[in-house]
Amino acid sequence: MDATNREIIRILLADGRASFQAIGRQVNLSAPAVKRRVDQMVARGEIAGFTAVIDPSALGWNTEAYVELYYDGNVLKSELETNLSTIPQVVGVWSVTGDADALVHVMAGSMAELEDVIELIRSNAKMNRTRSAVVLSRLFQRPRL
Amino acid sequence: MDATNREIIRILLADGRASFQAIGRQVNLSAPAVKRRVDQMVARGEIAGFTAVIDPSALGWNTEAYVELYYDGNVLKSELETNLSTIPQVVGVWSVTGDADALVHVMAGSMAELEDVIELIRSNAKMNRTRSAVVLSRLFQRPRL
DNA sequence: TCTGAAATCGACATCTA
DNA sequence: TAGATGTCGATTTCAGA
Repeated sequence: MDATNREIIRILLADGRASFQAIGRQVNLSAPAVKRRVDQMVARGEIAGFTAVIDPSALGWNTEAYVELYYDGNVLKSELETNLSTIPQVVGVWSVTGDADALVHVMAGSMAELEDVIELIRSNAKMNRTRSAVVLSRLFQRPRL
Repeated sequence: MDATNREIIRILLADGRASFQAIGRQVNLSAPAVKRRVDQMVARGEIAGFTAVIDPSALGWNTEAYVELYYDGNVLKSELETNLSTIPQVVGVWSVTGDADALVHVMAGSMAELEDVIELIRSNAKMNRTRSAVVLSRLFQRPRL
């Protein structure tokens, strides 16, 4: 991971569809050389992929919340993942330090739908309680790493 | 926002560098027709842009935390944004319902750096307290919306 | 549909450990 | 001298009008 690769990543974060030629102009390389570096970074997993950044409200996802999960006793990470990944509205799950066992990011179309999702999450037998923070507004977000 | 546009978005979420021609094959449109639709969605802000998905550890960002902020009295959203956007390790800020006033996503290179960032966030005069959840592991995450 | 531009791939040159 | 990395030219594919 040298300085040139970091610069290529910086450019691709800002514009994921930048042409290899255009990137090459900025880092003083030919298009094939840029492509080779990008292919390597993808193969090594440093670049996980490319994606569009969508305005959630354009898809009708108007309600967003972060939910802390508190379990009774220990819960396996694999168990968490298995249970939660089946819920489409769950867009991210992290295990964390502190009081809570896990943090879940939920996107829903309405408050009612959010309520249903939280109820579904709570239905796990080992669940002790949940603690939700509904997003009022996204103040800012940098390009995802 | 018809079904075809949703399908185009679905494809672009999975592969942000998919060619218009390849997309067209999947949605039964010509490449120019797809481009016209994508351009429109970008112009309307439904597609905010395109980006690479980077493995944070490849850039040395090994430590990640979500921090709840509790203020004394009211704090303007603009004030929050002004203060926090100057800290590079702060990658996202949301104002939320519940006990906390705001939720901050922090990415740092080490626990020591994370500590420094939290101390910096705490230095605001109106800050009452913070509550941090350090990410132990990312169990899964869907393509960002 | 058409034209110019870009991506892609192979072959070869260069630098370095 | 082997491995990594670069350029160049030919061909295919794509973007944009």
